[in-house]
Amino acid sequence: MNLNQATDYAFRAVLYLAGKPKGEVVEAHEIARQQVIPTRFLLKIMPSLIKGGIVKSQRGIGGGYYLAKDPRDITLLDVVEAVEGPVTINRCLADDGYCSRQGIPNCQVHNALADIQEKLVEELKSHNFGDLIK
Amino acid sequence: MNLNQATDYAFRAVLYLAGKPKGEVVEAHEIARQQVIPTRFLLKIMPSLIKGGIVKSQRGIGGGYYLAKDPRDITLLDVVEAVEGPVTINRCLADDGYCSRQGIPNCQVHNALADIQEKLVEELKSHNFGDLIK
DNA sequence: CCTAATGTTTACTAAACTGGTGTACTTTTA
DNA sequence: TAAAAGTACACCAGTTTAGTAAACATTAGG
Repeated sequence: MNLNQATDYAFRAVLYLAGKPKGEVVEAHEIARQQVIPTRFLLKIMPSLIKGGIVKSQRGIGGGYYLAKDPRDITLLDVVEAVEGPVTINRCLADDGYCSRQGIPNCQVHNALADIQEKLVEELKSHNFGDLIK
Repeated sequence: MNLNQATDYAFRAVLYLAGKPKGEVVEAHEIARQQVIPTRFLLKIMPSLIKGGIVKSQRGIGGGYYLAKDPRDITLLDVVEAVEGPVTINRCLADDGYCSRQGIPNCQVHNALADIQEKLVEELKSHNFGDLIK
């Protein structure tokens, strides 16, 4: 029941970029140094945020990263999903429909978990980086 | 961001016991067979539920497990905590106070996560096995 | 009091995951 | 064209996960 370290680092990388003037390009080394993240590891995490449409990158001299959109339009859920994929608190709630209780009808526990998961997702969605940098 | 398999099995073991008449002793093999759980693995999980005050056991011939209290007084949170320990969605929110951003003030993300975690715990607490067996 | 049926405890294990690091490569600017 | 950035892929040690195995402790019944 834990977000992993990569997601935690991603939160802080996005938070750091959100604190910069819009469109300012910040190199990985600066983000890593300021947020106390191993640079190489951050460099491996960033492409996930790019694929998730959260940040954009610029290569070459003077390159780095910048937010792809307004901090207010980036939620905690966006970052979590970009790094870890869809939020599922139980395997049976994953996309592939895996259920260890397959064939057993009336899986009440899993119905309850689905309800809880939905609320968790809504909570993650309710926090955006525009509010967090205040 | 996942409950583990042991917790999932524990949910179903408790649910199965909750469906039995109060105080009826059910052996591990029956629970395992009915709920499609590897018997040996279930046998390893049950002591956690006992330590958590959720079930009680009786050894020897005719032995097995039975609920330690009314199903209405057992929540999903009780089972999760018995099997996995305290719920923490981020390492920095664990008891030991670990924070990868130690020394950095105003950790806004973690404040938001603490808020979300609290709501998740409340949700888990709001579902009890008395309701689930209906 | 002996035996078989039950749960308990501890140790072990293969596979996957976590949190990185290393190396080579591509892109871009000066 | 060289240096400074990000990208991609492979590798790795340690931990966790999901079990299994074996020896042990307790209890009911004969």
